[in-house]
Amino acid sequence: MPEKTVKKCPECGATNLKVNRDRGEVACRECGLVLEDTMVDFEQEWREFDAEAAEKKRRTGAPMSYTHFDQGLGTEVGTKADYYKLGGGNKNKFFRLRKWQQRISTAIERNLKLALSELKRVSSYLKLPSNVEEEASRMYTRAVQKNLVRGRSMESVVAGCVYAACRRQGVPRTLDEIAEASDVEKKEVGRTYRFVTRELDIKILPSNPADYVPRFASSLNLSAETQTRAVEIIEAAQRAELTSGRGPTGIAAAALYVSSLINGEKRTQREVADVAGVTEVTIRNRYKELLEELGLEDELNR
DNA sequence: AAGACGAAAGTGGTTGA
DNA sequence: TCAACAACTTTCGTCTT
Repeated sequence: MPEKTVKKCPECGATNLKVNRDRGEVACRECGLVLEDTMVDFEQEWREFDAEAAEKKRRTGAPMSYTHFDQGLGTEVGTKADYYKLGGGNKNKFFRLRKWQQRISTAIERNLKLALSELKRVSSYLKLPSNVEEEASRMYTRAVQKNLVRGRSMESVVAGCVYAACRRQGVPRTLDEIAEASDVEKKEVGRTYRFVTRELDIKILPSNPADYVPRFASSLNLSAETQTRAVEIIEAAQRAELTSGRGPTGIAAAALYVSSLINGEKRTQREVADVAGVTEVTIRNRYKELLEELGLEDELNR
């Protein structure tokens, strides 16, 4: 096993890292960021001489995943068969443990089961990549463990987790889209999103307008060149400090609008506004700033 | 007639006393 | 807890193509 050199989480600075050999990952215990997921151990560090040893040492099974309520690793306190192996004194203990197990199951796990299927529904509706779904599931699991769902609807917490996971994975969806997919009010999604990220101490970088470009562009049937141009415009705008404090969707929309004009694939302000979920007015304001500050007028008059 | 433009008032959320 | 505030929206009248 090669020594790992990573000692600190680049995301939150925590040194509290967890090596998970079964999944080949090094993950941060604080924020769940996976630092290293290509760690592969080709060696077999044990040998099996007989069936019993093999049983103990083999560690393969169904893949572990946070999208299952128990991470795919079910554990049950045994049933009748085990019961007969126990001596008298242990019988009470046995029942006590079973009872506990059932209580825990009914409370946390049932909630998780339900919530994670809701989460699956939402993320497939939004066609989210699996890494986002994974991360959202992980967040939700932590939220349940910290009792954050109490007093909030399960759906809204799921929605908040999905939104946060999207942001963290650089595939942002707008609050509107999440709200529509999860049937939770936009306001509520935003509120639980802020609550959950604060309570779980999850750091979210301000979303980059450029992350929205590919999706908006494809909704508008814009060419790859126009897309690239839009991203360049956004980068220039960021250098000119035109982006801070502004809604990222508005910036992305305006950049796309300008680049569609430059590349002769004109879309109306209304069309762009609709897919970006902003108004024409916002596009106009951003658009005006872009032209003034970046000197793009020359390119338009050609 | 449709699209672009801009002024003005309204909305929801953040911030700082 | 409240008021000030910035960003964004809604609405609407006017100009341009």
